[in-house]
Amino acid sequence: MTLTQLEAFVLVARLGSVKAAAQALNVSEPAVSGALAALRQHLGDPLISKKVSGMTLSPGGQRLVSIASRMINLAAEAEAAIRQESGVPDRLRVVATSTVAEFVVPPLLEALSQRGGAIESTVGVAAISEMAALLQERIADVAIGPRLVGSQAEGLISEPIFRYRLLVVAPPSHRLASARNIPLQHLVGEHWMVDPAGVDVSTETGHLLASLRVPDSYVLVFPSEAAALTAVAEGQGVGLAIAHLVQNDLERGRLVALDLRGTPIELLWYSSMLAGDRQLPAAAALRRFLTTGEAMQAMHRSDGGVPPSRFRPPVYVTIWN
Amino acid sequence: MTLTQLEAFVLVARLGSVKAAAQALNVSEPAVSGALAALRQHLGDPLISKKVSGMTLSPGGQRLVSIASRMINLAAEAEAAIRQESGVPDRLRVVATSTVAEFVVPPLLEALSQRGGAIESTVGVAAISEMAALLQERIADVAIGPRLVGSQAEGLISEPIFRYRLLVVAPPSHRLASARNIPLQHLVGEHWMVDPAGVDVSTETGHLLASLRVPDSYVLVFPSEAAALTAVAEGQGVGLAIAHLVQNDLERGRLVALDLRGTPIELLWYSSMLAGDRQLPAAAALRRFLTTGEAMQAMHRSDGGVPPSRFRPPVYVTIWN
DNA sequence: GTAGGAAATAAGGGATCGCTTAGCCGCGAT
DNA sequence: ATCGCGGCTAAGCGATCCCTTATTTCCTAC
Repeated sequence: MTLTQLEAFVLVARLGSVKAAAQALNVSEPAVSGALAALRQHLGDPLISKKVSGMTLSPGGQRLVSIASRMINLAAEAEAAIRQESGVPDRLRVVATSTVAEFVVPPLLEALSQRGGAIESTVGVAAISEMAALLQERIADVAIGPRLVGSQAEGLISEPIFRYRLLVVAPPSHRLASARNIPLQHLVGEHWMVDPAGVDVSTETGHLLASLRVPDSYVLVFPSEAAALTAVAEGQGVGLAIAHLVQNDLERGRLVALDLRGTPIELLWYSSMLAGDRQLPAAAALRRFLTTGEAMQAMHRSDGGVPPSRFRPPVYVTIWN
Repeated sequence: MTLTQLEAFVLVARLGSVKAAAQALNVSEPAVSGALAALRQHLGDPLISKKVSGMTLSPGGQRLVSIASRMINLAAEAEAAIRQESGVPDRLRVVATSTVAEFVVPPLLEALSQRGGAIESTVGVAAISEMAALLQERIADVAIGPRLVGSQAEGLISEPIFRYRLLVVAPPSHRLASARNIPLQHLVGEHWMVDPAGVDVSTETGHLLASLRVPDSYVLVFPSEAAALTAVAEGQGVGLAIAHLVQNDLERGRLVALDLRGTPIELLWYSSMLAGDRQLPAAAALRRFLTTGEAMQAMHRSDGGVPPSRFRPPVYVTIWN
């Protein structure tokens, strides 16, 4: 019985699938499956089994989830305690959906670390459905995304940090470029250029695509939002963008915003983290920082992103153990 | 950072020495030393360092002890929970000093298991100074020995279970065999046949030997009390014995009890275990059983021991992970 | 029936664990 | 000074961990 195995088990139980847990841990699916098998054999209990709708825990599995979760939390707490005691800078692990992780979080964290108070921070990409579990198991310290609610979010606090507007953008040559008050239906048949967050139905992008019933073959997923927008500018289709991040492109005429009915969509991002005494010092520091104008400014900087043409490999692989 | 490493660390911290921890875990001393080194390196903190008087914890080590201890406890709890949930008989791990483990505990546990209520129990030998830590870290479930008190015994309950008398025995040919009211000093120069508990100064045997200032070269340690008494019967020296266990030998004239001043020594054994909700179901069952006359009878059975001439290898090695 | 997706299994490889015995080091006691 | 004791290091070895890719199994949906 190792901590790795317990962590795999807890994430499977929390996320309801082996695949999702593997993704959250940034390992292959057989790695998680294998850890689970080892734990099953060691304890002589099925623990969790696949059912038509999600997975169901055995009685023993049910008992184990809470115990194992506490163990993992204690392990993280131990490392944090030692780190703090020996004066090493706190390490803050932030997760967000791909767009946010690409453009908003890096300048924010840079501003935070330049502000002093030795904090070393990293960014990771996660699906919204994973965020609560990642925080609960202390795989991440802060999540930036929609408000987290429900039983999954027990013991978490979500606070609004950033208001933003979502636009539908197209190349200047687009047939609807100068149309006014376009009904949604007029976009049926369009090709959509999205970043990985676009396939997460719980993001606004994903939600919009789902409500338009865009078939999968009409959705092109790019490794980054910057790449997707480049494709839009090249005329390959339309895309969704955060208003202040494309302001530059709009002014230069590289892209146009379609005057779609119901847009711009006004939205709100939240920061979520563990509540109370389970909170990491560095997380608390970020939370305080987020209330300042400095943080607001950092998040609005549109130059935070990578140059559209030669974007770096996405942050995907930088998830930590 | 593995659970094994954490357990080694906690035991070193609790027992104050690498050697003692190794003994408690029934592994070689470098095994513990290595685990400690690995943990130190992983966390980048000295954790614990040797000082002239025992060992002192670093600030980080201090934090870690309590966290690691909770983790180990949770691990044990997890295994117990699963075991219970899947209907496997509870496993009760009892430790005692060698004499008790040899003669008293086996018939007791046999009586308990025959009484029904699927409990599978094992016996281990431990020094009295280790008992509190073994219980705290859930390496053992019940300890039979003297009353455990002090800060080490926080969260433990000790209850008297058995009154017994300690005799000094000698071969019938002994020069003092028929003497009356012998002063202790008359035994100076005797050779003493003892079992491993005799070298534990916190046992009565060890205490008596220490107060007599018997030099080490005059103490012969046998792997079991039975072997020691056989040596006494053969005339190699004198020994200490629990009254009711040698009654048979006394009646048959194989041994005599010396009428030493201050003997028989009246003593009391306690059972110790975790208190409250940390208590294992099986431990609670044993606790209830110990209040019954049946248990009393079992502990008084003098035929519980192995035949003196061909005793089994001692229980020493049966300590569990 | 067949296609597709999720999980499990297989096979393999590199790293670590966890244990051993043997030997070295520092230090207090004889 | 040397011995003894406790702790650490060295070296080695087998088991396990933990990850990978490839394949198989199983179930659902079309």
